Amino acid sequence: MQIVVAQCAAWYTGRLTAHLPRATRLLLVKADGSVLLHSDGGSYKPLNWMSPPCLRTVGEPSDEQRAQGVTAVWTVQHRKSDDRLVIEVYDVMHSSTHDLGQDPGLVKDGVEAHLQALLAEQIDLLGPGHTLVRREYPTAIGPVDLLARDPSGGTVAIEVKRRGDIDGVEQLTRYLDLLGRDPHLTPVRGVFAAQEIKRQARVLATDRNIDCLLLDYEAMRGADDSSSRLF
Amino acid sequence: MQIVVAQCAAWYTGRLTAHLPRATRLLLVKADGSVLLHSDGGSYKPLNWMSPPCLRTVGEPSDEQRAQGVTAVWTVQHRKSDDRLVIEVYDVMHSSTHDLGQDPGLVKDGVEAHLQALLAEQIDLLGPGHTLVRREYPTAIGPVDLLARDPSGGTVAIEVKRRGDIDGVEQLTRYLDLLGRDPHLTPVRGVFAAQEIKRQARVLATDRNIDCLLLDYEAMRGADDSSSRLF
DNA sequence: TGTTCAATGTCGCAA
DNA sequence: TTGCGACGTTGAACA
Repeated sequence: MQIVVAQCAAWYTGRLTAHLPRATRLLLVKADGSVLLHSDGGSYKPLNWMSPPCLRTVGEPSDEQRAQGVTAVWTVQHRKSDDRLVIEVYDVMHSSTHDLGQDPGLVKDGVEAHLQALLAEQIDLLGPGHTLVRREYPTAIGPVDLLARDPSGGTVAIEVKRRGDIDGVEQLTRYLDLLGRDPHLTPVRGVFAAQEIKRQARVLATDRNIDCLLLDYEAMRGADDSSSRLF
Repeated sequence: MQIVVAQCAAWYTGRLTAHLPRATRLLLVKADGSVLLHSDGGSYKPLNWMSPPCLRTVGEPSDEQRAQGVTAVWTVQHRKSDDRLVIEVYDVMHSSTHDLGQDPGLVKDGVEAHLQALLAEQIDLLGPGHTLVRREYPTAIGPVDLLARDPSGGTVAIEVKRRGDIDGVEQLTRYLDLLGRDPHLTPVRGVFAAQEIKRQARVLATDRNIDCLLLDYEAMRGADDSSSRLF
């Protein structure tokens, strides 16, 4: 990895056209040739970048560029598209190269799949007497997250999200339309289950007679004895 | 901006729980206190990070940590949530600090707003005899991108997307339901316009009698004489 | 390899 | 501040 701190200006052309005026920034060149331009603020997203696979070539400035103070011109060309990033490098305040080696990568815990698994195990959170039919119940337009039966023998289709948004309600509505036509399943009821449900999603769900179920991840995880610490 | 290359291990708790095993990485501390952990590959997304506003405190390792080779422990705590990133720093290969100053920021060109503006100017792409009523036509559930009249006096509601997905069709459907109730506008027809339309979106649109219009951005831009180069 | 869907998404705009 | 949609989204799972 090459680390450079320098004044620079950049031009990107590809999905869009964008320009970065001259300023002091951090330029990173990773081992795979990808390049990131970072400012001293903002979030983790660079001001500009080129994703791998790509090739960086370092060229000499033109006479005009040299007169402006440009010391090098980097051209970073994507290998599979015509995306291109051109960087004019001016005064270099720092430059160093380091061998970082392979990274073991991130270990995650606590995503939507886990919520779905926990609710499948604790299906009575829907109310006493519910039983699980199956997870990922297949339909023509995609799998329903959870399918259950309520105590009266009716079917319950459950959409599980970490954050319940209006899109999720639309999705569940399409499933309900479809499942409601199957005489083996009717009557079919919908439950929209999420750690957090947006106001508009709740309004839309209520309007469509879909129940909302707020999931407490920590509590569900605590109730689940098989869910021991991963690290 | 502080630039550190060092062996490190990290733990994140917040929306999820994640761990990064010991390895050599680039650690960036920006002026606002935010921290990025980058490996020597992948895309622009760091392996782990903390977004501003946050506070980084540098602490001494415990005896046990010191025995393992830890030279410092960084705790990065978000100011508004309980998101926290803890980093054990081992051998430091490089460390330097630089003042980058304020960044003038990115200048963009070519996004959805531009597509919408171009189609507004070239509304006869819908067919001869169409006239624009207005852009961002307001309704109770949000603004319709473009509203036009066709030669027979009927209304056309147009949803403009860069990439036409099923969500956009759902959105347009909601607008059409609403607009269709206004006697001043009926009959109302829908047009789904995008640079690229996904197969499923096209199927859904056709099923709902919504026309699809594929937009050629370069051609539209070429036809527009006011659209000179910005830089 | 291509498609679909979630994301510690992030970012920008408008109400 | 919050809501909402786009993004050069990125990333992972699955067909």
